[in-house]
Amino acid sequence: MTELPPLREFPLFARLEEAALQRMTTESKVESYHDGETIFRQGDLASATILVVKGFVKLLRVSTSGDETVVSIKSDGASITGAPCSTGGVYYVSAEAVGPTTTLKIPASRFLRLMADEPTLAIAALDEARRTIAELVGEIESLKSHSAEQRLARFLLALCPPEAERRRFRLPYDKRLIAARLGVTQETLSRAFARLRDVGIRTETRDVFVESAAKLRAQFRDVVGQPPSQNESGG
Amino acid sequence: MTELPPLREFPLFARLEEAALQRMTTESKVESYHDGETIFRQGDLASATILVVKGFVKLLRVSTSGDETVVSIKSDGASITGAPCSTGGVYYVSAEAVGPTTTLKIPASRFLRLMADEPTLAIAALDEARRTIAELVGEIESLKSHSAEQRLARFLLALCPPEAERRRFRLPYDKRLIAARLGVTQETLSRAFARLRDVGIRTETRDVFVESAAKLRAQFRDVVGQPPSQNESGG
DNA sequence: CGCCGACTTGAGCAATCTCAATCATGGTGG
DNA sequence: CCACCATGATTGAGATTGCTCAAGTCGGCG
Repeated sequence: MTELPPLREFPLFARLEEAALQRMTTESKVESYHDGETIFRQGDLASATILVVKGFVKLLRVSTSGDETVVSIKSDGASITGAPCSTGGVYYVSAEAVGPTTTLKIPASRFLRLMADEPTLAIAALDEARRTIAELVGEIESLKSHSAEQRLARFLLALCPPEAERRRFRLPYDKRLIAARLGVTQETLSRAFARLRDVGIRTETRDVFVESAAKLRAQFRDVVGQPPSQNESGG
Repeated sequence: MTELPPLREFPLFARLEEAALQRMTTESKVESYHDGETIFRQGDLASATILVVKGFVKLLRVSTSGDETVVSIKSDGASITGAPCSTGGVYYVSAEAVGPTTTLKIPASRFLRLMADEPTLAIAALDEARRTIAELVGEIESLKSHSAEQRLARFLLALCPPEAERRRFRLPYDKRLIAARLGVTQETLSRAFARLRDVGIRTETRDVFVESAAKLRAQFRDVVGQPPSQNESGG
């Protein structure tokens, strides 16, 4: 168990009053996981709200026949469980650490009590849910109407700061996981990377070099949604 | 403008106190749309929370090049916008009536005020968001790992009450829309229906006859999630 | 130095899409 | 009452995309 990180840095708590923040701190605890470790399983009693402090958490659905589908990957500051709506619920996905990861765990009962006292917290939780929904909707749009190459371009552009032009960076996780995230096989991902060489994308194993983000964006303008504003709502 | 429907019948308001329900009633109004009519557009100011009273509402994303992707279809009792988290947000999908449809429209500002006063409402909104997320997650799982035929089977089984064995019913909307919902073309849907004849599914235009729901369920057991319980949470 | 895991590449195959033709069906106007 | 049309649905043929299986490469690490 490590020291608590500054709660203010979580979007979920950014606007919460100091007193409420203090109440949140009590009973919350930081936990560490190493690569591949399970944080919770689909079907487990949803006894806590869990946030990513540092690292990546992969959310997946497991079918009765045992195969796993990556549904989302959460990173620093995001909630992986969402806020609790009642005690007695269960998680409907499994969560697994990708690389060394630390999380913040808040008992569901306490979170619920705090929301009852502090509508601000409930509304912040609602806002977090809204962001999750927007992300999932984008994912569905992408799966339904974009090719593997288009989805990869979208993924890479999301890693390029909007102003940056040339850009070199390291992929956040390995290509196997990126493939699962995009809903294609490793081989298809590799070929998609190869085809993107024509638009100025080079890769060296895990490092990516984008020759011109603007060019990439232009090439795939139909694919890149409006940069998700902080104020989107509804849906 | 029609008379207000009983608000209690919306999951969102089921557990709300009578007084709060009264406050909700003021300023809310029922609106009617005919087939194909637009309810709001992606990018519009999210000035209201809108629920489906009766009918179907198709939610879609429109790309810069103009093509539309169906993201979800909402029916009786569901919220199509989600609860507001702030004034000034915008809708990130468009909404369009499928067949004659009536909606309930509640100004965002009023809804926000009510949530601030009534944490119960905020938590109910959170629960609604959680259901939406669960639905979208199921959709993503389906798109990523099931074939067109499997997705269709899943769709049909969702229309069969769990106890029913033989079952005859009318599709909720036309096959073009079902195809869009499942993320395939009309032609692929038609062929998927044809292949399901082997497992005892007949169709006559818009009527479906399921010879044995149990058999269908058995055949596609990997595809049919646990019947979504009222208590699921997290993710 | 050689193994191992991650990645890449190739070849053939399966699923789905596109384009096009055909077919039913319900409504309309003569 | 019937011919005609518009719409939705089905079916076929060929092109494409992505998958599977298999082999080969590359880089790091014991």
